[in-house]
Amino acid sequence: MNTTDAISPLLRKRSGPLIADAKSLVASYPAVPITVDCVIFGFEENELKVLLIRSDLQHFEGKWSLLGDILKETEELEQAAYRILLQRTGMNDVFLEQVKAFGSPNRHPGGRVITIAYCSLLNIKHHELKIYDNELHWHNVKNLNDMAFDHKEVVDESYHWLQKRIQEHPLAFNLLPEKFSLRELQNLYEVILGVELDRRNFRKKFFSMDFLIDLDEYEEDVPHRPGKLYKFNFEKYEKNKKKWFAIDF
Amino acid sequence: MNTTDAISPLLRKRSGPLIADAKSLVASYPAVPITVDCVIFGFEENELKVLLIRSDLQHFEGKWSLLGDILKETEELEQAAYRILLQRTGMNDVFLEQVKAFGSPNRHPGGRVITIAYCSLLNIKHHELKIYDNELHWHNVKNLNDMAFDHKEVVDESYHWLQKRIQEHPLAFNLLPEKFSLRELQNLYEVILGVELDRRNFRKKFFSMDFLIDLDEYEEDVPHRPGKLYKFNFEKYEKNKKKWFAIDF
DNA sequence: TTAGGATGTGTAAGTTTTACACAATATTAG
DNA sequence: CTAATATTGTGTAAAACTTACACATCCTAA
Repeated sequence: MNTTDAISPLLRKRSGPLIADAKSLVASYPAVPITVDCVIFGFEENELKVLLIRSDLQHFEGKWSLLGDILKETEELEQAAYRILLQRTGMNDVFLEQVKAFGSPNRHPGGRVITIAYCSLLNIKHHELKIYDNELHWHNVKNLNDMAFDHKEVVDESYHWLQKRIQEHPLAFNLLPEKFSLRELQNLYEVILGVELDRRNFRKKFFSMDFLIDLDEYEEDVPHRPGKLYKFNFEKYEKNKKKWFAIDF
Repeated sequence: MNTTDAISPLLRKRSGPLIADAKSLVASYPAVPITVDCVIFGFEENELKVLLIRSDLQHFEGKWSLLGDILKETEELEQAAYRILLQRTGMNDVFLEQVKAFGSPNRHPGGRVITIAYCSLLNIKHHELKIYDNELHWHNVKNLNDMAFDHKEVVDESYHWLQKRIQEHPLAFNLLPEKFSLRELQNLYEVILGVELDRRNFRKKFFSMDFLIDLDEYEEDVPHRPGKLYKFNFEKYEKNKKKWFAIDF
């Protein structure tokens, strides 16, 4: 095979002089609609949930879909993700990170649309939904099936991303009230990682990391011996960030 | 703020009936040209390099840029990455993985272009470049500055991605000849991770992982005592993949 | 023959991880 | 008010892993 022959015409131009008119060049490129989808994981009553709406395409009638929208012309990708979340849910105090782009040519029934997935993790109780359009609701991650588009795949990859992420960054603290018990913290790791952890070892680990502030207060209204309450020491964490490259249960 | 008012017109449609004509919907979306850029890291003579070409835009005259091209209409993202690599370099036996999408509105001087970066790691000696258009060459990762577009940022993020990746997957074996010495393997980890490792501990670690096959052969033509040669046991690795979730030096 | 340079190897100390059980404290039901 | 139940809080020993470290071996080249 003569590989030189295969070079794209767009790139071939280089054999001539440099391209002066970048604008015309870009204008000549084929273009694809871009959406940004938000995969918002939430924790409530010991279950990991994800925020979904009902698809508005007849083609996917009745199926669930992620919160997404078209990227605006002059918008940063990340900015679009925050906008979408705000518009759909009313939330504005959530930290989003890019997971990856999904671009199979046939993932959208209306023609090619590439989507870029952003992910977050939050405490459902502390982030009240203010908008319920399109049946917006929290859906248990375990019971997902048959979503619209390739959204099942997007959720699965995001979940996997999250599991790794939570072992390197104290994302989990976003999920808890400011004051929390160690049991709550442990539940959270168990649910997200899908494993059971030893209580004593879990405590040992977190105390040794030294990011918990003992509040000398106790849970109330629990039907058993109340646990001690702690809060997360964000300042200390920021200073010692480097060490956090592995939680490893 | 009345957040309901802020919902995008495209999404508002849902308050009516389901959308039957997905094609018209997608056709009505604004679209953005998409490129795929390949960040190909190569290892040679104890240095980590990255494959670059000279930018063909006057706007970036003289600056280096990644190997990229426009995404074709019906092409998978990943497929585009493989195509670009083949067309630019003649290589076809390289494993590529997506790093992330870069989409700042002004990253391209000709208008908005979103790029999706794919990354790989290979052995320069074993992947001869067959095409040298646009001054294609291997560039030391340490001496990068002032690249075209946001390609410096793309390379930096890809490098960071690679450093994490190599600790979880035996990517590094792609960089070595089929038969390699432990010194070669160690150099490679040292260069990519940017640290010095203890020879005895390094050996212990790799032997304990049990993915090296002792070939009972020795290096030749080295100006010192020759080291033993090994090869990587890919089958065994595939079977025990799960355990590989941390190399951790 | 020797000097130089890189390979190959073991062990002890320190650290981290794992497994495991019982007393203390609150609530609830009787 | 007592007993039953549920959950918190705590320590230790064994095992696994990580780290630091030095010397004899083997080959080349002078």
